[in-house]
Amino acid sequence: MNELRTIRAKSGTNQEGTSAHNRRVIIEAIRLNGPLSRADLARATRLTKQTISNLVENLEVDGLVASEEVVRGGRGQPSTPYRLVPEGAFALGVQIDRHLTRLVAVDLMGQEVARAVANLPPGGPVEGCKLILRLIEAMRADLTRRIPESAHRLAGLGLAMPGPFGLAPSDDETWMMAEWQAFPLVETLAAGTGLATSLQNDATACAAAERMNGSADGLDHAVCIYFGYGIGAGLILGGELYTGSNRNAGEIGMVLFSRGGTPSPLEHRSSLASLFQHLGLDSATTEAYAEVERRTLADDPRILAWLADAAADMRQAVHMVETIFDPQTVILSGSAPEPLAKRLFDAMFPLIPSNADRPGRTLPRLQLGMIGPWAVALGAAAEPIRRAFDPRFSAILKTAS
Amino acid sequence: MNELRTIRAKSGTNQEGTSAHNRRVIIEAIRLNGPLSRADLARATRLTKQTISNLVENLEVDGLVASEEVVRGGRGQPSTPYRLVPEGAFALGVQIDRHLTRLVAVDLMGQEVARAVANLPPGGPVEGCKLILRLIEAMRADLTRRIPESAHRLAGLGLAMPGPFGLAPSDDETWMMAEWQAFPLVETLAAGTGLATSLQNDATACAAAERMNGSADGLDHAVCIYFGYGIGAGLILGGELYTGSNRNAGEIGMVLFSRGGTPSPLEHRSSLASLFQHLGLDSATTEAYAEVERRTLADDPRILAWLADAAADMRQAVHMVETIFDPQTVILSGSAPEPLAKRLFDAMFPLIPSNADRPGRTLPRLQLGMIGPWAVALGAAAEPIRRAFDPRFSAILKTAS
DNA sequence: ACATTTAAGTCAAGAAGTTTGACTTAATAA
DNA sequence: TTATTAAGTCAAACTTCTTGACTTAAATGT
Repeated sequence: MNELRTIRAKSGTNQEGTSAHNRRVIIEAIRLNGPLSRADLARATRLTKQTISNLVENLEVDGLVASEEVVRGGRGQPSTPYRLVPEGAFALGVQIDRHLTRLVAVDLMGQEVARAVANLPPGGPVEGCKLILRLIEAMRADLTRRIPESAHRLAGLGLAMPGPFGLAPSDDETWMMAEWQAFPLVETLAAGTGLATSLQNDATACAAAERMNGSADGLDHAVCIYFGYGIGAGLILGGELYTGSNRNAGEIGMVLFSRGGTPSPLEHRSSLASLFQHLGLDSATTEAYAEVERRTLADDPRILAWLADAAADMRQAVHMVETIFDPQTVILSGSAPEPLAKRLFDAMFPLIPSNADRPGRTLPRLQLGMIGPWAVALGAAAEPIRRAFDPRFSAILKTAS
Repeated sequence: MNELRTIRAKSGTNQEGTSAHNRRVIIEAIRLNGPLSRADLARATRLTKQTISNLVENLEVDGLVASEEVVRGGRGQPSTPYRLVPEGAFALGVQIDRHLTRLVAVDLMGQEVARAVANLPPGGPVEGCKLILRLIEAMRADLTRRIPESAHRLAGLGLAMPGPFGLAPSDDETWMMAEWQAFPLVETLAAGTGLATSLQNDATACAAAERMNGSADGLDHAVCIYFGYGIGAGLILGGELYTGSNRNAGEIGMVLFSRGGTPSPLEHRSSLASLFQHLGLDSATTEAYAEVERRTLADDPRILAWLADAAADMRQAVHMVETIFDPQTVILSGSAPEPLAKRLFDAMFPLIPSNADRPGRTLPRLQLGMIGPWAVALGAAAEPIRRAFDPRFSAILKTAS
């Protein structure tokens, strides 16, 4: 049996995996419920008081949790709630868009602690990565100055850019990031920063942001429709972000829709790109964004006409993801100008009846999530935090030999 | 902190969870790779030889694995491969369809060891459950006679019936199982059999069958399109069956398609129901099924016409699930007559270009899976086996207090 | 006031399970 | 015949969770 055949198998686990899981469970419980006492944690996690005491002590030593004032009010010894320490961990997030890049740093709670934005230089990903590395260095230096311990507490670097990933070079002229797609982005930035680096598409990043701080906090099943230059869906399935076999899951922008005519991809019908085209604006300029915001607030009739069509397609998109994913809720988020997103959201009602119209549902079928230019970068930054601190199957398994 | 507020938290784990996971990992590794030696298992699972030895010994005592002849041929001491023992566990699966019910028993390897079929009596689920319980009793008695140890080795009972579940009573007259939907099926059959009982829709059951023995064996990301009286998708996402927040995920039959006309649900356009209607056959009779098979083999022009339209919609459905789920492969399976399914499959090529056309892919984009009337029942039976023996996140967590 | 009850949290020993390193066994290769 | 390689075992050590008794401290009831 010692031939070179590869054996497909999952990794086993041991006591360290047990402990790692239990630590993560405690952190998640406090994140979701607010400060909890050791007794609360023992009940909620089904672990013993003693185990919780040991783990909480470790977490406190590691600077991830801290005790609050004791709470009196019931019978018995008063309890000591523990809260998360925001400065317990930090992460960086980088959004790479067509013409610019945004960089944010967040803490363990997902709160933004620094931001930066810059235009991407000509010269493609080689020059772009140099710029991004310079921005990261500057931000790390600034953070170290303001929060010295942050230097040792960086959980990782999250990247987000438009998908889909890994396809053969396309002839679609709207696709302007082919160079970036072919570039070894993760490897370059991981090597340049020394940080654990991961890459997602912008819709997935948006879902990560909603899960950390937004409308999807604590939900196990949610679809986050990202409305930006393109359109996609970030998927929270079974409590975790789902990205498919090649990180291209949720690319609903490429689904063919055919409301009364020849089928065409959803994002040719309903996206900022489609609106720019409808208005004859040059999407290569950042002014187009501000122009759309102005005209929206001015009730430009051409925008209203586009809105009616786009809303019809979006209604169908919501119906589709509800039917296919059976989520607890659907969240509309994105990087569109906020007034436009709000009008689109309003114009989507009434929704098409679907399986989601069930007796006894508590969450709205569709809700508005994080909107605005920083949503993707914040989500990119949220991902390393969740990866490092959330209970996950893969966190239990043995990794190194 | 002792108020009655519910605290949301995942369960912690302990050494028993560790061991349970490692046992499952070993079983899955042998299932996927065939017989493996302890040394193979140690390398594949990253556990130590000693740990594997202990676990394998336990599994052998439990009658789940058995050693084979030693293998010579390389240097060093010859290895002793271990295989799964089919008689190590059994499970029952029940398909509840509109007019009849099918019951199968499978072993640890997913092989069928018994089957039964009966028409459902008038009187709705109350009478139907009585019949099903009688069938189950008879099959258990028969199994006990043939394989005495099976009585103590029943992992559970899997049920499958058409979805969607839990909706308000509908006015859709094609929907004939409203009574069954409203009935406490799982509770009744669990109480009547004393077995761990679970319920899925027929498409999910089909995916379970493909995963146990079919085209999806060992795949982490696959979509199984179930073509039967209705149409749905069974989802294998991240290595596990995904059923959504209310077991209604994958109901692609209810997605609105609008190829050149008013939008209508996919299953009104492409399903056995639509074919029966197209042919003017009474779907309430089991003869309709045989009639379709006959006419298909005779190249009935009305079937050929329907096939062309249905194939066009199915192409679009494949495009949709590829784009949304980014699976490794899509499997067409179902309970249609085999000649019809094969012709539909052939008529779906060429597929619509999609994100799945990536350089270097190894699996076909679309393949034919288990076809025929027993696919759903087999999948229903496969589920308790996987639930009891596959590595899963939830299997690690503490359950009882 | 004071005893009782209730609940939070700690202590120390024990139990469950994996790891370690040395050792044994048994085959092929030189 | 010897060296090498690899499978598998043994016993002790290690990590982590559990158990049950105990301590602490507050609210409640008489």
